[in-house]
Amino acid sequence: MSKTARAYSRYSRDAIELLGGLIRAARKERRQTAQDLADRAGISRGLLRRIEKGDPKCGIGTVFEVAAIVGIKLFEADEELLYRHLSQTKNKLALLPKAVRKKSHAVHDDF
Amino acid sequence: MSKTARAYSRYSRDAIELLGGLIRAARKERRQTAQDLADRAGISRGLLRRIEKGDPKCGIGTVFEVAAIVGIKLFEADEELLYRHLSQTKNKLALLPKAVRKKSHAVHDDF
DNA sequence: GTAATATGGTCGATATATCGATCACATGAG
DNA sequence: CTCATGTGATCGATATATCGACCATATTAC
Repeated sequence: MSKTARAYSRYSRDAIELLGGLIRAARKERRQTAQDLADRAGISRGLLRRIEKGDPKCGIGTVFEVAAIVGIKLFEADEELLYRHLSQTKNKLALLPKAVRKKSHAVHDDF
Repeated sequence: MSKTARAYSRYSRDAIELLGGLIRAARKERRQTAQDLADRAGISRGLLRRIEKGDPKCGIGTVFEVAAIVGIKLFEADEELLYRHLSQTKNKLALLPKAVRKKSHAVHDDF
């Protein structure tokens, strides 16, 4: 009985499940065996199974890695775009305040 | 001495780092404190820091959850699209072979 | 059909992620 | 300037993810 089994929003759960499903579909289209893909990713078959099933407790690094191996790009189809976006984000962060101070009350959520 | 520190491709590392940066930027734009966001996500401030930094060893569930909280949608801007995509993927999986076998002869992969 | 093998699942052992407390420092509000 | 506070960082304790071996079943090639 741990305190709380962590709760995830429906959106997160579905997004992860979708990603897992895409991976599985991509793997099968490539006629690749679970063991083979797991080996390439440097993980166990059991872990790959959890990833394809959409288990939220898998490391994001392994999930992204497996996705990349079967050709699923999360952000951009084109790597150059990703890199550009990455540096843009870094620039943006440089401009934003380094520390955020409390407003008197709750955050005004959004537009 | 563990065997191998797991290796990640450049693409995966950058994609994760980008996601972390986006989260951090979004949080600051909302003028939200790290502690506050961590509380909302039900995680520690330390873990949030790792997420924003792009540490590949964070649970994909927590990362997606935090992203969702600050308004970053991974797949679709619209949730309905996500759900549709999800069921499409499930259908597709139903059609694909349930087990993948190796061909005995050389594969013509290609064209 | 039969034989080969891919998959789904479980279980202990072990590695590792996560927490909570704590500190020093930077930063922004007044 | 001054002071409250947000941030970066470390550390030991604990929870948990991951592995590897194994079994039963399903599925495909022949």
